[in-house]
Amino acid sequence: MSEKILVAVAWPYANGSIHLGQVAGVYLPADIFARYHRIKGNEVLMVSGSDSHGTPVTLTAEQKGVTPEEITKGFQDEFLDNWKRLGITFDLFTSTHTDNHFKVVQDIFLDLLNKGYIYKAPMNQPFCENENRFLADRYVEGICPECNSTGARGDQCDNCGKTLDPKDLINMICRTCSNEPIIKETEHFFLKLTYFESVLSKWVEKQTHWRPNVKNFTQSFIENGLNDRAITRDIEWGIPLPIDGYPTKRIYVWFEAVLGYISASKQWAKDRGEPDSWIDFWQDNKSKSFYFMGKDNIPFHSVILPSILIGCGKFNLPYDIPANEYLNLQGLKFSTSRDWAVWLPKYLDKYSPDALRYVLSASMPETSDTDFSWKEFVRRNNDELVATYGNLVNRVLNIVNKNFDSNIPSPYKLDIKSKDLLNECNVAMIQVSEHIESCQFRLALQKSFKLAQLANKYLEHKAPWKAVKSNLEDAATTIWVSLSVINCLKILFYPFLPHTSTKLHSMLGFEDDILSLKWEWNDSQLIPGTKILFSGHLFDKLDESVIEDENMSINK
RNA sequence: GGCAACGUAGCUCAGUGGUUAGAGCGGGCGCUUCAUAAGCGCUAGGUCACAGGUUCGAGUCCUGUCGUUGCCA
Repeated sequence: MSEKILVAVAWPYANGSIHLGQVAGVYLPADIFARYHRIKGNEVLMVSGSDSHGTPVTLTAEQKGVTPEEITKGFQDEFLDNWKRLGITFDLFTSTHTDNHFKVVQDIFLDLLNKGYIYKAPMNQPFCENENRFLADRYVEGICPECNSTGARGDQCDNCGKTLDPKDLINMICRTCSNEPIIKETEHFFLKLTYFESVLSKWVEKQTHWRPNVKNFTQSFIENGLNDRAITRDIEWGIPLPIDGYPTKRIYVWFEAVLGYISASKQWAKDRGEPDSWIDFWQDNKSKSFYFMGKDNIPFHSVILPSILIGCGKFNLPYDIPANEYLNLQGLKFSTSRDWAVWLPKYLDKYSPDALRYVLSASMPETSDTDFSWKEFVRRNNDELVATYGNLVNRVLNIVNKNFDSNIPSPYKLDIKSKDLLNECNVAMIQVSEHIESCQFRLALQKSFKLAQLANKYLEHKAPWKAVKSNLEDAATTIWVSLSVINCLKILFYPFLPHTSTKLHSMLGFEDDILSLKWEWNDSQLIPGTKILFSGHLFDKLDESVIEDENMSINK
């Protein structure tokens, strides 16, 4: 029976390129999950988009002397191009700067305001009298009260890493005009998180299928006490309030960005000409939603978004929040500001998408931080992907070409080893399926890989390259079994290596779309006599010089 | 300073109180040569950071110490 699966993916800030840490922790696991459910025949809606608002975007725009629109448009185009090349298959990747999103957010704001879950209260903020505006945390700087270094921002000191409150900065100045701001009272709207505390707590308690890190983090976050949080700011870039009298205020990003999942779902439904079809994914209690993100985003999805959804009263709460830990780069955390990163567009210009998908899947930070290094990348590509899987396909297809006139041979009597191996395919289909459904992607990949190793062992034992000279029927059987296993590997690896599996699908003589196979395998899918279209290696081996070259470029 | 997480083979990482702690890669020895010098077998390599404690039994639970990292003040 077909299920409805919402795959909600964290929204990247539209002020910089995507790096490999984000791919490994967010976009790749989401895509593997979505592809698996699609090929299984479930109805999937996978949405995300650029987070267009927020101070990082306005700051970048001001530094470059362009408008926020120009910045976000440029990165939106780059993201879309990157998803296409890496094979990240969003049903819709939109942005938060659309009329549709504005309306969805404003409607929800009004709904919560009318119900009393949003209220108005005064608060103190830095204000620049010279520019006549309130200053966001990142717009002020001064001397850090902790380490006395200059240039500390209102939210954080880059030198000692401490998070700060703007009012504690010594000799605070406005970053754009260098005047000394005053602290001035202003009115803001607050989300009444305190109201949701007990209902959230009970809900989280019941989520036994959540990852321990996500559940523990959320529980201690709630136990430490929730505070009502201001959801408006005195800024120009962002979504205006849907009520009269506050023309200079905007809805703050952390309130509106998480609602992008709803607005994107509505937009997707509208675009396909069935404007109500999004409701199935949000209000039908048989549908399930999965939210993919890095660990820094957990409270926004396990506390704040659920509070808003409960307040609205009609939406499904997240079913699972498979947040990942971090992928580090050669021992150190990825850092955009220090340019310690491997950027996705640069990667895609030089190397293959499936090589990256394999390496990052194999070292996905599911349970703890993991490490990416170019040495490890080349090693996994050459010693695992090429040597075990690529070479298996290559050696079998070579034998078919040379000895069977490029046709799939007919099997004769299956011996016990052959039957065992074919049975392992069935086992793998079930195991990999279970692991992906429970978001254990690394384990799923390992199980698939194990089958490729078993196939290599089988070939070694059967030695069809000898049998073709002495016992052609046995050689034909061995090759037919091997091709059947490769046909199984094609399906198992599809969520992880879609480009490769698609290529392999046509190499094995299929003319239909690989998705039409469903997540089903049996040994009668290959028809003896079908022409094999051997079109070269599945994967390219990388030269060791890649390691040094790439290390030079990140250490520059 | 407070809180939390982590510390397992040369490397990257699994490990649910229960045989003799595992995998992949790398190392050593051998076999094979259809294949992208790929494949297969065998093998070496661990005081599970350290010290206590609970338990019939601890890599796993508790306390402390050291180290690494993150979050918060």
